Amino acid sequence: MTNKDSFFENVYEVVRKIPFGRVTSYGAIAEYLGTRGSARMVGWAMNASHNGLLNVPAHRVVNRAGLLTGKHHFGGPRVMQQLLESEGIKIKDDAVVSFVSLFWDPKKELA
DNA sequence: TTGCTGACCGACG
DNA sequence: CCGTCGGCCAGCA
Repeated sequence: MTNKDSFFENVYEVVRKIPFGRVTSYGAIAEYLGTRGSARMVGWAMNASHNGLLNVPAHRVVNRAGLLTGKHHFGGPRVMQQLLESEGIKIKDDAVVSFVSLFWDPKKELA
């Protein structure tokens, strides 16, 4: 909020606020930002988060179906799953188990 | 500058 | 059930 009000910074900010052991979806973040249609940009922002200096737990962000769609972008298809499992989140068939229960809605929790 | 692409989502046929 | 299309924004050739 101080600097760089770019879309990316906005996304990072929300993603960083995701509690431990929780997950959210691209669409939810986009919707929270007021750009429901730009869910793609959320994923794109995650791609930029690869810069290395950002504390963005992108592994907590999955698609609407709870599928680990971006697992390949973590440097390996297993990294994302392992990270989630290390937080107590169970993964089955590349999907988050009890996704609905673990789902963290920014526009609901942050509102 | 134009145009394509991208870790999505929802709607339509 | 499955394929296709539109929409949104930003980065890159």
